[in-house]
Amino acid sequence: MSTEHPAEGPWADDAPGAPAAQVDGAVDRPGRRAPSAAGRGPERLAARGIPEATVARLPVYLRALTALVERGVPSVSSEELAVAAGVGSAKLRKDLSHLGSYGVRGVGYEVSPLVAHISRELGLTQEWRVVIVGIGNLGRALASHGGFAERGMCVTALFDNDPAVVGREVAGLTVLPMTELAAVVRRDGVSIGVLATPGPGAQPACDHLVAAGVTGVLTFAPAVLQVPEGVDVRKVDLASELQILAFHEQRKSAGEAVRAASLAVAAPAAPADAAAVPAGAVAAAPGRRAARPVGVTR
Amino acid sequence: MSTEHPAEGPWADDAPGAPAAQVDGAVDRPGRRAPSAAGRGPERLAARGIPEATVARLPVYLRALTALVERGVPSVSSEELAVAAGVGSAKLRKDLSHLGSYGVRGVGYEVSPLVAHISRELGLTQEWRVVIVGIGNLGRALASHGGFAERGMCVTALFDNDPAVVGREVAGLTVLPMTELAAVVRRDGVSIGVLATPGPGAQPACDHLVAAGVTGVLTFAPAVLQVPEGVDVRKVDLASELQILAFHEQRKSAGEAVRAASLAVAAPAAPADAAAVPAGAVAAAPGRRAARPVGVTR
DNA sequence: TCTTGTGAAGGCGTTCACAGCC
DNA sequence: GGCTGTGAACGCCTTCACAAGA
Repeated sequence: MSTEHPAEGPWADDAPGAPAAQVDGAVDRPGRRAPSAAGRGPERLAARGIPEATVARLPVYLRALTALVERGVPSVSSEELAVAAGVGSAKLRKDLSHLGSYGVRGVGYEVSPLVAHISRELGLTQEWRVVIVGIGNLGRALASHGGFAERGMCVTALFDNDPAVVGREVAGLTVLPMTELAAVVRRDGVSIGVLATPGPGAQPACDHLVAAGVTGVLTFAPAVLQVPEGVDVRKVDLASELQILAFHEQRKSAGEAVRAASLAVAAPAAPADAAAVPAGAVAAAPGRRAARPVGVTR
Repeated sequence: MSTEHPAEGPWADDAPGAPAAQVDGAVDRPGRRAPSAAGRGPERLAARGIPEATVARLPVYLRALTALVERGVPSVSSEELAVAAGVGSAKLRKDLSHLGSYGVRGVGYEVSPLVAHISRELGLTQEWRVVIVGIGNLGRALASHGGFAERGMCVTALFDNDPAVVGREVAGLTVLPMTELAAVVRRDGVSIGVLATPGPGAQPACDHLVAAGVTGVLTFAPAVLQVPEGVDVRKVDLASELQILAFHEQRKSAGEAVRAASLAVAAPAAPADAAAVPAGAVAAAPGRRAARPVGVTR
C-alpha cells in the first residue's frame, strides 16, 4: 500500500482561495501566443513567435547537437541533423529558420553556435529549479532521475502531504511537508513544478503550487487540472500512452485477421492451429492472446 | 535478421555504428493510416479511419466516463463530458462522431454504452500484457505503478541486462535477463513493451523487443529509435517536457521584464519587495522569483 | 556545386454554426 | 426546446520545390 498516499487525507488541504479558473488544455497548445501581441514591443529579429510544434522539437535538436559536440563534430547539414533528431530535413530547416539564420548555405550549420542559440532560446542559459510534489513511486524515480541535471533542470525540493513520507530522504533531499512549499518556491525562485500525486490529489496539489507562485506544471496524474490563466500545464498520462499503443496493436491484429481470413479462403482446410505460423492470427482467434503481428519483418 | 543484438554489456554498449533502418517519428503521427487503403475491404460502419488526434483523446474520454459510471451518472451531454475531459464540446462531439453515433439528439450520451464502445475501439476488451525493459529507478516505478491494471494494461514481466538487477524482485515480479525476453513475449502474447533504459541502451533493447515480436513500444529513453515498419513507437521524454515548460517560463519572464521596465520608467524607485501580496500574485512580481528571468532577456 | 531559407501547396485538426432529430 | 452530428471555414503544421547564396 505504500504506493497510494492516503487518498484524500492531507492532499485536501488545498484551496487557498479562488476556485481556480478554466481548464487549460495547455498540453495541446500551451501557446496561446499573445493572440495579437505578435508585433508588440520593440521586437528584434525573428518576430517573437515560434510555433509551438517547433518549440516542442527544440529539446530534441538540442540533444542531438549536444551528442555531436561530444563527438567533436564542428558542423552538420540539415539532412544529417535531421536524421540524428529523427525528423525530416525540411521540417528541421523550417524549424531552425524560426530562430533566425544560423546556417550557411552550401555548407550547413555550425554545431556550437547552434547549440548556444537553441539553449538561449529555450532559456537554458540558467538552471531551472524544479520541485516535485507527491513522492510515491513515480516521484521518487523522478527525484532520482539523472538526466534532468545534465539538461538544465535541477530538482530542488520534494514535497508530500503524507506524514509517513515527509522527513524521509530521497535522492539526497529530505521530503518536506506541503506547508513548506511556498517558502521554498520563493526562496529558490522555483517556477516549475512536477506533480506526481495520485489522480485525486492532483488538483489540490496543483492549486498549492500555483498559489506558491509556480507557473509551469508537468503532471503525471490522470486528472484534468484547472489552472488560472498564465499557468502552463503539460500532462503525461502513462496509462493513456499504453492505451493508444493498444489501439494500434489491435488494428494491426485486425488487419492480420482479415489477411489471414483471405488466405483461409484462398487455401482453406488449413487448420488454424497456428503452429509455427505467425501466431499473429490473433484477431482470428476471438481475442485470445492479444497481438502478435508478425509484421515486424525486415 | 536485425534480430541479433550483440551481447551488449550492461546497457552501455550502445553501438553508434550501424545506421539501422528509418527513423520513425511515430510519436507525432504514428498513424500512417493506410495511405489510400481508406475504403479498402468490406468495411463496416464508420470507415476504419479514426484521426490520430482523436485516438489520443479517447483514453481521456474513457477515464472521464469511468468516473461518471462510478458516480452512477446514466447520461451526459457533450458539454458536460467535454468539461470533465478538459476539451471543447465541439471537439468532443466530432471525436465521438468518428466512432459512430452513440448519442441521442436532444438528450446526450448514455454513459455505459459509450464506455463499452470506446473500450472496444481502444481494444480494451482484453487485457494487454506489457513487459518493461530496463529496471532502474523509472522502470521500478512503472512496475509498481498502480493504475495500469485498472486501465487494461497488465505488466507481465521485467527485464534488465544488468546481472546486479536480474533476479531481484520488484512489484512482485522477478527481474529476468534479456535472454528470456523472446520466450516470455511468445508465451504471454505480449505485443507492447516499455523501454526505461538509459539513452545509450535504448536502441539495442528496442531491437531486442522487436526481434521478440513486440510491435508497440513506449520509450522513456532520450534517444531516437530506429524500428522497422509496422512497429509503433511512442516517446516520452521527461527532460524535454521540462525544457518546453522552461521555454514558456522564460517567455513569461521576458514579458515581465519588459513590463517591469515600462513600469520602472513610469514609476521608478519602486522597490519590488512584493510583500504580503497574494502569494498567487505570481505574474505580478517583476522578475523576483520566477527563475531569474530578466537576465536571460533575449 | 551544394545546402540553406522560404514561398506556396497540401493536409490535418479545430472551430463554427446550423440542420436534423429527439 | 435541446442537443447531437456534421458540412464548411479557418488556421496551424508539414511538405514540396526552388531561388538565393556561400
